[in-house]
Amino acid sequence: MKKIAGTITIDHVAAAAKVSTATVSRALNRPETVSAALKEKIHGVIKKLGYIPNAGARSLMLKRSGTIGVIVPTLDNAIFAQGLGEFQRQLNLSGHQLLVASSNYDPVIEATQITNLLVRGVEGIALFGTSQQREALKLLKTRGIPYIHVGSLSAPLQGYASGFDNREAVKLGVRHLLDQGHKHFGILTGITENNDRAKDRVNGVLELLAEKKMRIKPEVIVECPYELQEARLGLKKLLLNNPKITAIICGNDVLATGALLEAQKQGIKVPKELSIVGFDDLEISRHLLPSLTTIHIDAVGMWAQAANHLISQINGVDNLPKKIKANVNLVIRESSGAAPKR
Amino acid sequence: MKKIAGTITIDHVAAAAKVSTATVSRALNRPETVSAALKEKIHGVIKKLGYIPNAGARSLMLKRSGTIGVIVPTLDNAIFAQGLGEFQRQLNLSGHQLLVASSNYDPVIEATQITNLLVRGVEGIALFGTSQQREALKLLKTRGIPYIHVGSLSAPLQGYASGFDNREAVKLGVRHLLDQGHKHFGILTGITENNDRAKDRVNGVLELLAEKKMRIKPEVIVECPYELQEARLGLKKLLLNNPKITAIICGNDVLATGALLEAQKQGIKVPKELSIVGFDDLEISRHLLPSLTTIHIDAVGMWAQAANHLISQINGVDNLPKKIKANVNLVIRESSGAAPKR
DNA sequence: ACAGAAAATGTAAGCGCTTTCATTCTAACC
DNA sequence: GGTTAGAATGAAAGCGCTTACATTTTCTGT
Repeated sequence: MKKIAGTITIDHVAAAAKVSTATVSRALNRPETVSAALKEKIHGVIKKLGYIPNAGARSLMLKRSGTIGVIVPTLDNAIFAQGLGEFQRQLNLSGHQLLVASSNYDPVIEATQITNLLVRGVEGIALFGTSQQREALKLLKTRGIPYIHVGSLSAPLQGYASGFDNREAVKLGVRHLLDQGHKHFGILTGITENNDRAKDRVNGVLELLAEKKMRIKPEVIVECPYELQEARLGLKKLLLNNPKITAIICGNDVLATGALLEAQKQGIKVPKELSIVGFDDLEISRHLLPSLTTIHIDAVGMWAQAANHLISQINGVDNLPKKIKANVNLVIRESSGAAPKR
Repeated sequence: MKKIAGTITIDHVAAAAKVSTATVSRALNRPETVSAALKEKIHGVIKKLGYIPNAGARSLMLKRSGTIGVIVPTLDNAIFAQGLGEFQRQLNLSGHQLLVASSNYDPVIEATQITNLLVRGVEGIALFGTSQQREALKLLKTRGIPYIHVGSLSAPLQGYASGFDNREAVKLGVRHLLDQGHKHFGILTGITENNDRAKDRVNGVLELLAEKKMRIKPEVIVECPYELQEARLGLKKLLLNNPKITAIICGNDVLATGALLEAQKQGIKVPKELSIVGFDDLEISRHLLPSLTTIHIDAVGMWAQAANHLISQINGVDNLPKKIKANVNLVIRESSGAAPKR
């Protein structure tokens, strides 16, 4: 019974209220089983002593930590920040706390982060995309830790997913461009290595164009990090090597914004001379001048669904859907138009 | 509820390796005290069994959880997302995990989030700004939980702070505008309630203008949430009621971007007819056309310092500085220029 | 008023881990 | 060979909490 000065435990509360620790615990967790008088007294003492329970000890008994982990590639992209905000909101609603980790698009880091989260006793994990190491996913499977892929639909190992088909989604934009008579395309994509979403989007474009019997030269595909500066460089490179391009399909709105700004800087008229379509529909996209034609993703809904699915998994709900499709639709704005006549 | 049969504890490892739990624990935490042969054996078993230690139980003994909490107003602003990324990176370097909570600019929510974090056993907390309830801060003080204010310098209760003087910082922009001959100013600010940074920035502007004997009518100050759409509305309102305004000082770059875009939409030439200065220097600011004149904040450095200070506090380092000043400087770009001749 | 049921409370056994202290083993010295 | 310091290992006591089970108190109905 040695006590460190300062840390107030349930024992102190029990002593001060002249009851057993069991009663204090019950007053806190199952109030209906404790008499009103005692409850009041105990809460009084708790308040007076400033008692704060120790979640670690609690979860040791309960075998539930009340925390859920998420691993995103980076926080530095509005689309993740926005999604995470919603994810957290949903989690808080059910009394869970969020542990955030980021992988910087590196599956190795992601694997160690998964372990970190497990050490911390998370009850479930949301993973972005599907580019995780199989090993790491199997670890989760083996231990029976609920998890869900977000942002993609093709979950490996028969896992759950809340997202959409990136390959099909991007075709919405391409089709639109095709309809406008464009024949020469450029693709500005994010780094595709370890990024299934980026890969799928590029493949979607290629697939549809192949279907239309249009050839795409490899030099018309430029990869760059999701940064405005890089996107501008990317566009420059694209246009320099392929002057005939009249339409650019971008891997996301960050890239599209960069491309748009660079085009304007160079005095290229958008959409008169060059059409640009993005992906994600960030808040800024509708406000740019010209506003950005893009694929709108219901990111908020997608993350909300992911949160709820994860909570259901944790609660042992049966027959959960394997795939939850998020809404995706083309938003035609001002950055795309008819292909210029030559 | 549902019990996972296969929770592998240190006991299982000990049994499988035919050693005591004490030895397993030592092999993990103080490897130099265990013979090479046993160490190897133990690690083999750990790997084979897929043992993952339970941080909750561990921190119960150690009285250290290895987690640090942070409460930001929202994740939905690039300036926080970027800062948090850096904060997390620093924390990971010292083996800490980050618990993220957000307050939505509400001190009441923030107070409950502080309690949440405490329950979770965080060893330290980073708080954004200084608008917390005194009660909540006192709670931290009383319990001896290290914490630090980020983004402001005037920490209450003699707390620590990593940030800068918002009041002075904004004057950099105002002075620049004054130098350019502007006489009629508009202020587009974020919601100032419960936001000391926003308040300080407005007050900074007013202070400097008062010094220069310039009067500011209240209707020339418009408050709006940090969103592009709102900023556009705000600018509209500002200009409609005060047609003489030639320069707009914005509470941050989101607002400034919105203002810029709205001005352009309305055919107002920036900076020819209207100068705009922002605050924060987001990535996009330098890329906009015209690029944004703004106050650059070293957000990365600020958060890195906050992380290290917090870790030092936790480690009981003495004589820590009360205030860590982050670098702040005016970046003159294209959105500001000479006041139009009338 | 009294047995018996129901409600309220207490007792004590761990949850998985670290660490003190005691014990055993190893190696070094005379 | 016999000590003995020093290193390696084990036994066991909790850390703060919840809960099954035991015990006490209160409430029923007759």
